[in-house]
Parts: sequence; structure tokens; C-alpha cells
Amino acid sequence: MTGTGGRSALPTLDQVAVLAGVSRATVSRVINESPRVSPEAREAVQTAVAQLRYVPNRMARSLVTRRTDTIALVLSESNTQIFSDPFFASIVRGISGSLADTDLNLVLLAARGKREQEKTGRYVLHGHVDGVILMSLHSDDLLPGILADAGVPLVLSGRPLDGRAVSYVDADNAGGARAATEHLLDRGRVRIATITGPLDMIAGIDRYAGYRSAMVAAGLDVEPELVVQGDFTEAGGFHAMSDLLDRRRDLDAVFVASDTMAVGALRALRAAGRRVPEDVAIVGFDDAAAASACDPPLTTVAQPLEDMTRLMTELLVRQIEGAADGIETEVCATRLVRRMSS
Amino acid sequence: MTGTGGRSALPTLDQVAVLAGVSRATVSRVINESPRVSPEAREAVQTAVAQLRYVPNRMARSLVTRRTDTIALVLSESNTQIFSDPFFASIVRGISGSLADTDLNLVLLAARGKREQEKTGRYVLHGHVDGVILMSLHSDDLLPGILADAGVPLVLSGRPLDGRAVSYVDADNAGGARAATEHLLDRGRVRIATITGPLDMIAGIDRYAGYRSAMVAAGLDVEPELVVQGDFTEAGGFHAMSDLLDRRRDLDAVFVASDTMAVGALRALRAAGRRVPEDVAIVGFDDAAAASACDPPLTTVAQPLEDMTRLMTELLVRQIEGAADGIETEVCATRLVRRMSS
DNA sequence: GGGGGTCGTGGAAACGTTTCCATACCGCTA
DNA sequence: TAGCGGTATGGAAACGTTTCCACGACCCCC
Repeated sequence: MTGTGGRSALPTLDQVAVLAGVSRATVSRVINESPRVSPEAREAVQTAVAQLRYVPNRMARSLVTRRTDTIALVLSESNTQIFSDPFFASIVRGISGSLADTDLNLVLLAARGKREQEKTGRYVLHGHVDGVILMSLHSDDLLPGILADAGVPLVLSGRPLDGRAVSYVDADNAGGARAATEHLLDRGRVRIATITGPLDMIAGIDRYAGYRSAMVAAGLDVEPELVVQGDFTEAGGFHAMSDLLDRRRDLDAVFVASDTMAVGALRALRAAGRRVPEDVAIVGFDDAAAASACDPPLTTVAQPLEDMTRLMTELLVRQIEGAADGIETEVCATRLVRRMSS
Repeated sequence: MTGTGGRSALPTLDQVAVLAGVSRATVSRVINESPRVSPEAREAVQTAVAQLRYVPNRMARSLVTRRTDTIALVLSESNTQIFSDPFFASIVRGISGSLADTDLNLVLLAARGKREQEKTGRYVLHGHVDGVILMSLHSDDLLPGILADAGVPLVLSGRPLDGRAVSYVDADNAGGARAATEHLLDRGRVRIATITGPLDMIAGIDRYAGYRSAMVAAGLDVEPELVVQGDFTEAGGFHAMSDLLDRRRDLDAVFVASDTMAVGALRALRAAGRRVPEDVAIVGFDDAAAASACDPPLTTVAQPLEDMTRLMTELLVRQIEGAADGIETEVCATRLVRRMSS
């Protein structure tokens, strides 16, 4: 009857206590590394724990401590396309990195569509996690509202679209885009197009605004013909660039709001027989791995991802521990990385 | 003192009971939709619940029911590259789809590196989830062992590398690869190369084996020169194809073990001035979105992803409910999708 | 040699549910 | 009218922890 791998009768604190010849309270103290316990008792408990293969029941613990030691990274998107974004992978890596030597766990929750957003909201409200980092990208998202109203510790990745008062960490998207565009201007380019991100995402909006402000500051018109909206995918970048080339044969530079799109744009340029950077200079955004790998290597705007993810977890932990004094927001400076494409 | 969004004093069952003028037990029955409760009592409880904005505490519930109503999809990888795989996105979408109208929640756990694998193992063993679907791709993974030994309900996505006795769902990778290769043979191709996946992943191994068996059955040698190992990325496919073209100028077809790589290979072929399919025919694997979008559209091997994800959740739920009779495995047939590239 | 301090320990109350069991009440039939 | 099966309800015991509190042992110093 043994060896079936059944998890029917997990050992409890009591059993450990009996085996070690001490009380439940003492076992609990050993488990939680309280200093108030004699070496002998500690020793006895530890061997008993090992012998029984005791693992604390987190539910019971959470019930009394009111903490789960888990935080959620919620991806609120209408489709699952976000997964293919290398930017997202970096965020996940960064966050789990900064959690590595805490005893906090990270879970990912994917909420696409209204139904799943509600389900995810319920999950969080039910107390499964202590706090949430929310990547909410589009304007019609229910979750920021649900979670903020419920008073769940919450940090947004990216400035909220609706100006809601909530903690967030963001890159200086507008500043980075402005710097990228100014860089192209410095290189003597004058007919500078842009491939924007989706304009219902804050990153899309802010990067476009940065481009505009640099153009206006340089006394140049932003002609509608020079602006085409992309979707942060490589195929989207390809099509957008092809469109631009059809519209304006004379453009001499393009600021692309993400590296992924820029790679597609690069392909379109090559297909059209334009040389980069001689005929058309190009600057991307994100400093993704692809940016340095492609041909020619891409000038791009780097975000301090490591800082940003660290800040997100710090802000969140402070909220969870009740040490946060109100809303905190951080906007991180970006950095232009010059390579061969401009 | 209100309106601070504090979650300090959440309402409990007792408070609902008092407000509704019934006992805790009755409230619990209403919450859990037991039929044994009078319409009046039900009504009273429901208004009380609404008025207090009562949300059950899942920890307390889990403590007694010993269920969390949560399952985990664990991504055990050495890097986070897996996120960029569209195959993975489809799996996530499929699983959360089949869970949509159950009251099961899905969490994603990313475990890259030994340290995070152990942390994830602990998380599961602590009882945070009822069961696990594990995408473990490389041979040095600790998690299948940890979880299987602990008797946690477990389903693997993909046949285990070490032949361990554990439930899994997989596509017939070898069969699909064989069919793809036979298709190329049927088209009269004879110098058929292959770009394999990583050969420490089961999908890589099995697809390569399928290619070999088709070649051998056709009485053809599998020359080492015709085989190059890829890594399931587009850049990898590009390089692998370039290598192949350097080695053997006379090859007339290539079976590529994933569509993502095939897209890269297609680029390499174009760069080398080879026409597809006239000079070189190409077949991919996965039927990813990119396969139908690229130029020319890619002949590929489709996996019944929807069936597979449904089976994974079914197998897992059966295990969780104790209705599973031992190990169950499912191998799903693949289907050749003919397009223009062959 | 007694009083105050520390320190290790155990008892027991909480945490918020579910669920078993007993009870009270209802309308029947015999 | 007594008895009976059925149904809605409430009381209370679990579930496995943490943590407050009290208690005794010990040491040190006056």
C-alpha cells in the first residue's frame, strides 16, 4: 500500500514535535529560525524534520500570518502575443532575479480577454498573493481598476494610461524617442519618418510624442505621410516600412518604436534596395538582443531594465510591508546606443 | 479613516452570518451552492454578502478542503528564450482556454537554472497548487524527479527524456517528421538535408529520428554533411541553412524541425539566390502563424495543439481527483499541411 | 542567600473555513 | 394522535500553523 506516491498523509508539526520530544511551539520556532531555542532542541527538531520529510503547510501558515510570500506578475493583454516580445522575457528574468535571494515566490498570471481578467482579479482578491506587478498594456483593461480599488499592493510596469493614482515604474519613453530623433537630425537627416507602436499603449504614445517634440523643436513639420502605426511585431515593422517607402520615396531616416519592428523594417529596406545607413538611417528602441545581432547592427534606445525590475519589486515589497508612504513612481532614464544603422 | 484602500479588516463568514441572521454553516452552504438551504435564507445571505463585499478566504478554505483549485504550468528552462517560442504561447492559450469554464486557476512558474528549479519545487511541495503541467525541455532538469517523487499530480508536456514513468501528452514527432521527409521524397527530392532541434530535447531527438527513418526506408544514406543542429530560433535556422549550403551546394530539399527555424532558413536560401521550391524544397514543423505568413508559404507539420492541451488538463484533473488509474500517456497524430514551399 | 533578570519552553488561543452530527420542525400516513 | 421520513438549520470539531502568555530554571549581583 506504500510507494504509490500518494500524498495522503503528510506529516504535521505535531508529529515532528512528538518525535523530537518537544512542543509544537518549539518546532515552529525552529522552522522559522527564531533565535530563542536551545541548540539541543534545534538539533532534535531538525533530525525529526529530516526523518519525517516534513514540509510546512503554507495554507495553515498563511491563515495566521496573513501572508502568502507570493507576488504575481500579471500580463493583461487581449491576445497572447506579448509572450513573443523579448522585452517581456527580460522583465520576467529581471523580476525573478531580484526575488532570487528573498523568500518571495513569483507567479505569472495571463489574463487575456474580459473573462480571464475577471478570473485573475478574483484570484488575487481571494488572497493568493501579497501583491501584484501589472503589465497592462491597452486602454480597455479592467484589472488596474479592480486591483487598485481593492487596495491590493500594486505596481504598474509602465505609466497608467488614465492617469490613475497608482505606483508605477516606467522608462523615459518620450525622452528616449526624442534623443533618438535628435540623433538622426544631428546626422543631417531631414525627412525622418516614424513607425509608432500601437497608439493605445502608453509606450506607443510616449515614443511617438518624443519623436514629434524633437521634430517640432528642430522646426520641422511632422507630415502625416511620415507617420505609420505599427504593432510591435516584426511583420508589422516590415509592412509599415513598405508603406512608408511607397508613400515617400525621398525619406532619409526612420525612427522605429521597437527593435522587433526595426528588424522587419530593415528587411523591407533591403527588399526595396535601400542601403542602411547610406540611403536611410534607422534607429530602434529597446536594445533587444536582435538589435546587435542584425545586419547592420541597430542603433537603438536602451532602457535600464535591470534597474526597472529592481525598482518594481522594491516598490511592491515596500507596499506589502506597509512601509510605503503613498504612491511612488519612478521614471528611468534611457540611453542611446549607437551602432551602424545610423 | 476609510477610503484608504486598506485591506486590513476583510469581512469574515461570521460577520455575514450575523448580518443575515443565520449561522456560519448556512452561509457556507450558500457560498458553496449547496441545495440544502431555503430560498429565504439564501436570499438573506446573498444580500449580506453583497453588502459587506464578502470574499471567501481561500487559505482557510484550502486548509480544510486540502485543495487550492490552482494548477501550475511550469516552464523549466535554462534560459528564458522559451517565451519567444510561439509554440509556448499556444500552449498557454490552450490550457487557459480549457480551464476557462472550470473554477480552476492557472499560474505560470518560470524556473530557469538549478536555484529557481529548487525554489519552484518547494513552492509546489508547500501545497500552493493541486497539480502541475511541466514543460521540461532539457535533459538536466531536476523538476520532473522532484515532483514525481513527491507524488504531486503531474503531467508532462512532451515525452520524458529519461523514460521515467510519468503521465505525458506528446505529439507524434517522429511520425510527423517521417511524413514530412517522405513528402519530400515523393516530390522526387533525393539530397534531403535536415536542420534538427537541440538534441537534448525530446522534440529535437524524435524529429531527427523520424527524418532518419524515412531516409533509411527509402534506401538513402543519412550523410553527416546533410545534418546540422539548430536551436529552434530564427537566427539559428539562418545560420544552419547557410552552413548546409556551404557544405553541399547540390542539396535539393531540407526538413527543418521548427517553423521558426524554417523562416530563418528561408532567408538564408533567398540570400544565397536559391529559389524555393524550384531549387530547394523546404518543410517545417509546428504550423506556426509564421508558416502561412512567410513567402513562400511553408509546408509544415501541424500538431493538434488544442487536443493536446485539452488532454493535458484532463489527465491532470483526473489525477487530482484521484480518478486516474496509474500512468496515462497520449501521443497525438500530426498532420502534414501542404503549401508552396515544397 | 534572596531578588531580579534572562532564556528556553509548553499551553492554549487564535486565523476563517468546511462538514459532521444532532436537533427542530414540517406534513404525512397508520 | 402517535409515529415517521425528510429537510432546513445551528453547534462544534476539525484543518495546521503562529504567537501570546505564563512558568520554571538558571545566573548574577548585591
